[in-house]
Amino acid sequence: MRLTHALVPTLKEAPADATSVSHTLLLRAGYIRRVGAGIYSYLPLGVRVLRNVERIVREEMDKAGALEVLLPALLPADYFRETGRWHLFGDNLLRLKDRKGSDYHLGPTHEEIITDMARREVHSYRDLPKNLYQVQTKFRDEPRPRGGLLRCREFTMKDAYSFDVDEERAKLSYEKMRVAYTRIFDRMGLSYRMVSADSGAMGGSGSAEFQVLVQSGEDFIAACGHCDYAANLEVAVTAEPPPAATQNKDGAPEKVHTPKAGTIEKVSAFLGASPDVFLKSLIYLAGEEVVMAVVCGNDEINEVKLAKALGVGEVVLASPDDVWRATGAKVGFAGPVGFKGKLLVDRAAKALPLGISGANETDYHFKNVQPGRDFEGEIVDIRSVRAGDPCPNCADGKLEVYRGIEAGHIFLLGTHYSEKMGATFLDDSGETKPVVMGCYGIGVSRLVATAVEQFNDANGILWPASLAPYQVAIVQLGSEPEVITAVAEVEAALEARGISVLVDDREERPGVKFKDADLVGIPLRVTIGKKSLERGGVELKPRTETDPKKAELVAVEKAPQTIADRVAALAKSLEPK
RNA sequence: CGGGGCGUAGCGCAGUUUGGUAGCGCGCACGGUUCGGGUCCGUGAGGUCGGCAGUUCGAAUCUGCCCGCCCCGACCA
Repeated sequence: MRLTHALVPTLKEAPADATSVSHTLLLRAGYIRRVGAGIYSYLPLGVRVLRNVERIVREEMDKAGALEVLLPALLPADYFRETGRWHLFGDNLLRLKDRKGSDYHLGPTHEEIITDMARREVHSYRDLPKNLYQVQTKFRDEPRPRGGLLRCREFTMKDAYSFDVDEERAKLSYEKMRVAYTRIFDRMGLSYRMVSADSGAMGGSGSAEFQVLVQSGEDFIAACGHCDYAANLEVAVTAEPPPAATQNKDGAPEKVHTPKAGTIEKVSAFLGASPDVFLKSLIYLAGEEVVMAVVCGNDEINEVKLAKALGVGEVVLASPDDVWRATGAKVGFAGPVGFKGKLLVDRAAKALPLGISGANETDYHFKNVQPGRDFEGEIVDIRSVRAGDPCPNCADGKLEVYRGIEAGHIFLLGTHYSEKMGATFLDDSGETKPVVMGCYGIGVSRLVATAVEQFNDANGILWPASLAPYQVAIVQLGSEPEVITAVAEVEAALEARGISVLVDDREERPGVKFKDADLVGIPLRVTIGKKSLERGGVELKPRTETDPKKAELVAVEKAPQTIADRVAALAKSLEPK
């Protein structure tokens, strides 16, 4: 492809609304353009990268025995009504009405529709197992789209659904997908971890996220540096803390006046005490019930864990009014001593010998508060793990905390959908049973942005070879006949070998061409100009090499083979183990 | 949905406080110049100042309503 015939509108300046690296670079390098909030068009380069992601995903899904289908994006409301998700999804569902006033929506995910396919077409254990997948545009009315392609309202997703005769076989299907997913992420060269995650409202028996490790990620994950333990911070746990060092049987809490000191920071400064001896006490609403959750002053309450400990779907931090009603004090002076409602105490806070807490009286705190002596509560794990915490899985490991972007998620669903929708089969003894399901998602368009988040430098994108829109970029410098001839020769020879080439044949100054080549990020750059030819050929430089002097000089006649070898080597480096 | 900010040429911005009929840089077109890391000079095209209504002799500027976008938070099978 010649740049003079292509559409690669690069920008010197980033549009003001771009914040994330991938958003900025994909806009500047001419891959995408914004159409609305969370809605993007793909320019020719963007489509080529998207197709590369799709190709890798399809190849690995096919290899794993999954069958590609295509379900509609426009859906009648009936299916989601069957499972209750017409209401559960709330405002995230993009709803519409047809001319007759019937309810429709655009599909945010397709468990119902695929389960409908299963109940129509699968009747016998002989039809199982099956794994059906699709690559399709999904729609979610995100309350806050952000980060360009990272969180969109319209996006491309690969979703797969497995159907098995029982839990045990379903786990085999799940395991196959796990392997396929590792191959997919390996082939894109991404650094990622598979982490255990909150299965949320899906109610499944297991789930794992594939988190790409980048500093700009929205998610936090904790991973052991010693073993393979890794979990989303929402569910990450640490080893049991040692029991309390001293048990001071005597003494009693001592009330101290702490005027206007409603934060741990202020009280600790006021009393000259370290925050880690504080009993941080927060009031939550779990449905109708008011509860107090107590953790160490340095710890953060993990609301997912708290909700689980309480057996509710979610907890909400109480309003100042609720806090006043529950404790009789302003926010900042709540404490477990004398609290009459339900009390949950983190096991690390329980281990504190003597702590400082609010006195449930505005402007007062208690010193010398001892868990177990001065208050009783349910002992639970409700704190978020921190970097340096001991690994729950191995003796020597310490947990590190990373940021990640969720690029894939696999679930064991069980019979949640099949039972609600009557997707059953007859087993080998003639008994009717619900099919056991799993579902497996990959954010295809999100991966385009995620790859840029991981592979970029100050000058632009550095695509992994498997995703690059073209395999080779030829920068033509000057328009002397011998230059034009050499460019055409190399271009034709590479294309004859099946290598995709983008030739910058514009009448631009060299600096402009080099800048754009770096921005666009094609992994191999071939520079051909009068000077290179005088020196004996063409210059070959990987995008990862930032020093132009380190380019390799190759004779024109040898260039196609040498370049083809380099392309092959780059591809090989991304082969999964 | 709560809090904050923004909307002026394709992009980045100034002008709004104090009302007088719109400007800069990049990009684009043309001419010249330059030519291995975003040359330099000149000429030119390009704007319903987000929309509607109002105040006024006169509105990008003041008032009201609406729309859109971004950020923080809540939310995110």
